[in-house]
Amino acid sequence: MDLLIIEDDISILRGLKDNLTFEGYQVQTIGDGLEGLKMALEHHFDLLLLDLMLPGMNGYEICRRIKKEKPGLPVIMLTARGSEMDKIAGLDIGADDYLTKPFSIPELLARIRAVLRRSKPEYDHLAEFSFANVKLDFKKFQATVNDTEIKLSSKEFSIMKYFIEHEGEVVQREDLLEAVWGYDIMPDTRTVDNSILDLRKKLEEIPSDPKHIVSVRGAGYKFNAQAGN
Amino acid sequence: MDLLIIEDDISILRGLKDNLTFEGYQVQTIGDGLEGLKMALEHHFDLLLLDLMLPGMNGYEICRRIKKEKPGLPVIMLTARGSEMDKIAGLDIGADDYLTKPFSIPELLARIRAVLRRSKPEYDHLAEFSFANVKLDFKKFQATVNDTEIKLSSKEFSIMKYFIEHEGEVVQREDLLEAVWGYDIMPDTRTVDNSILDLRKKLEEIPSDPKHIVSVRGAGYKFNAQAGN
DNA sequence: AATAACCTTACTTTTACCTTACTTTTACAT
DNA sequence: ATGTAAAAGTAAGGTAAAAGTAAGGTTATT
Repeated sequence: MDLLIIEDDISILRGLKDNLTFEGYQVQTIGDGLEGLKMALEHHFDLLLLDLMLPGMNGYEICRRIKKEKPGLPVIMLTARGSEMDKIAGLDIGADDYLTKPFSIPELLARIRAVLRRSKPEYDHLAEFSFANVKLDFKKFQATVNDTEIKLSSKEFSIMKYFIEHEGEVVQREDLLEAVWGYDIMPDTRTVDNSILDLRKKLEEIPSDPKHIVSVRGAGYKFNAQAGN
Repeated sequence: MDLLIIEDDISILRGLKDNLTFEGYQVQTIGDGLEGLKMALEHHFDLLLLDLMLPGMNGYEICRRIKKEKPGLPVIMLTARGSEMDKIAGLDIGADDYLTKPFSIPELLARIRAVLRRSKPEYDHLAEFSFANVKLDFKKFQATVNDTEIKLSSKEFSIMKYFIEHEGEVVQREDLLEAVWGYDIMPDTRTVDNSILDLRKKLEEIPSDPKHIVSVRGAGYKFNAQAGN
């Protein structure tokens, strides 16, 4: 997840960047409003943390412009208590959330997670997926094979989600480890293989001769919604 | 639409009532804070207009109590400029919107419409909900199991409301924290689990083998109106 | 003062899943 | 072809993480 922070107060900036980096976010920072706007528009970010009082261009104007050019980019405003708040509350500047200084890091993190969670309609595309006699519902965490319910663990759902997002492509074990397990690299164990084994047992007609979750020797695995290839 | 105005300044009150009545709202008014609170709690209203400075009990306290007992009732605060504003903005009193005096009637009307629009859907849909032998009345904050009244706390109602709005879907602990507790994040305690425990004790036939409020390991909880799935 | 609501802490139970170890298959070099 | 090394398949047991649960403490409410 790539975050951009536009904030001119060095000490706040430092604290924010350290904490967010520690949480695993990729963080870019910039102190000037106009340059910040440019950067936000020209590069990809998943979230923007935006101070209201800035040199160059104020946060209010930046937010307005962002929402006009890149409505999909979520923005969290950082404001001082009191009168600044009014503007934000009173005027419809389109920010997704805001925090009043001083704020606690846990609260900031919670709001970031919440905003990111909300701004994910891709999740909805994937709410349901079917192949062969298998039906997967990622919202309900429900799976059926031939209309009979099958229990999949949340990790197994997670793997299937990744497969579906990369349907037809070869995905390396390492990709799966990163996407499903996080970066906690487990060197060279059969963890992934075992999960695949379980999935095949549950979803394939003949687990030992899989038609959809096939392995590509020397490379990884490949998911095909249609049997064949 | 029934509105309640709690405001002690007679001239303001008169103006408000006339204008709102003219717009087609049913308007009740009351000048004392404590009595206003009582009235708001004991009768049905769709919206509360609440002055901050009041005899009997100040608006801040009233709002807090309302939001605790009747979280679904929208509140618009009326405040004087300046320092009063800070309190509202700074403290999390849970008001849905606020206006600073003097305000224009068109603005007031716009904000009333906006607040009603926002708060309408769930409030009405969810007036009542039944599943198994459980009946929940979110307007009266009443719950019965096998037609026997059961006491649910407002937090518990709030959780059930969220569950019902997301029936069948897996909701993460964090979703619940955000929706029910707000962002006063409690890092990683068993608060949510304990609330679930309490709910199951009250609503499930066999609390240790829940049929409706089920947990999804590694993901969160899921509410099913029908047992099974 | 008593009651209730609620959060935390700490302990117990459950189970998903990770590791280990062994077997089978495949690619390819001889 | 055929041997062999690497890759993938597979089973099973131990374990740590997640959920269940109870009890105590704090604060608000009567």
